[in-house]
Amino acid sequence: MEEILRQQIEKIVPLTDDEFRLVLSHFSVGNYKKHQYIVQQENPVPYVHFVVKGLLKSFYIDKSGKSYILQFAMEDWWITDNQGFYNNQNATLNIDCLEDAQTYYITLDNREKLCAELQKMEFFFLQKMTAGNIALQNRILSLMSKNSEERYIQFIQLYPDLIHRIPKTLIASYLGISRETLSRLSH
Amino acid sequence: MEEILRQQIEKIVPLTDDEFRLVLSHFSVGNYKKHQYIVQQENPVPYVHFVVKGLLKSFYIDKSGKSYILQFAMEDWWITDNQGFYNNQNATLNIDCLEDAQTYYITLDNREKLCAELQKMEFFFLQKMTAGNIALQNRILSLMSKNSEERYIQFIQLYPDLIHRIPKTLIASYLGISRETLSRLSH
DNA sequence: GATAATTTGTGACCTATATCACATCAATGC
DNA sequence: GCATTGATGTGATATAGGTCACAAATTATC
Repeated sequence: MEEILRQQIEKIVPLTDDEFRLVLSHFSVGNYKKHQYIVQQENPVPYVHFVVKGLLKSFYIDKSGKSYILQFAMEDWWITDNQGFYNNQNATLNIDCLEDAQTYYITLDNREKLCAELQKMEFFFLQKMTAGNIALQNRILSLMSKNSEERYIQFIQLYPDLIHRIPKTLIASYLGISRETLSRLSH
Repeated sequence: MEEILRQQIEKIVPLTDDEFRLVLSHFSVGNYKKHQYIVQQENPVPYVHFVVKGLLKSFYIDKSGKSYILQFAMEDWWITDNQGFYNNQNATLNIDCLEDAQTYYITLDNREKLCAELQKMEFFFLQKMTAGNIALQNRILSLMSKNSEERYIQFIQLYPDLIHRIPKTLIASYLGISRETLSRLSH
């Protein structure tokens, strides 16, 4: 399990065994059941999670009760409510498990300590955040410039693994279309 | 002019005069005319720009020729094509000036050198990137959960300064709606 | 200051997608 | 193994917003 985290980091910065032990010592391990919430709207957001097993989603619920999926996270992905976590605010998002899951999670304090002790980790987080930015910008352009079918096709190309693990209903919610419309596309 | 950059950085990390001189030595100054392109689709993206004067926009043009505005940038904002700049790829976006503009710009190499020489600048860039992520996620949720009118009202609240500097046509393009629809909302 | 270019408003019409309503089928929990 | 809950498909209908077309008003440019 640790290996997934190590490989994820080493894709960007090489680590000695000692360094990786140091990294690991700042994380904790969490086990969660399908349907379990790990972040809830209006509550604090103490951790970022690195998923080593399972599948989660983050989503926003508007006043009328409709929900919109911001992100899925499976093995080798990071997930949290950024706004809550980085600004020490209460969550505007929910995160729950679509499958039983295991994560390595870290507090903001520990992340800062880790970066202070091991400079290259700050570079790692910066690289990750940058890649995240690029992905989000592309998603915005996709929402603005593509129709439902094009967005669905793009989703399949980007995340072929997810298609078989996630009900269409949720994919629709991620793409910003109704489940009926997605159903009518599906062939 | 330098002061704008210094204040921008010092909102996040304090700097001595010497440190700021070091920072500044890694930037160059650019002056651009209204309508001038500083990044063009299919071309390299050598710089990130920090705007000290004027107003720019970044936008994507799809195959059918329609254009979609990803970002405006006025004084105290950063702008580039992230994908091109950070991955050393050719631009997928265009950036041009809506008004005569002046920027401090920096290459990726210089940014990395600067971070190596002055650790706290890496923290600064990480904070900026994080704030950017949060803003982008909110924009995605806004595109998915709000209708045209709600998005327009939100834009006015978020960027009251921009309303008077930017034609409605362009605001429509930023919001992902047609200029006619925005016109019909406007009162 | 005249000419050109851009921006804005508005009508008529069209279409992609949402919504509502059922029916079926699959999965999950006790 | 039965009962509940969730997933999917599909028809009928409604609607927000797009597109096209033109005119008026405003702003740039030489």
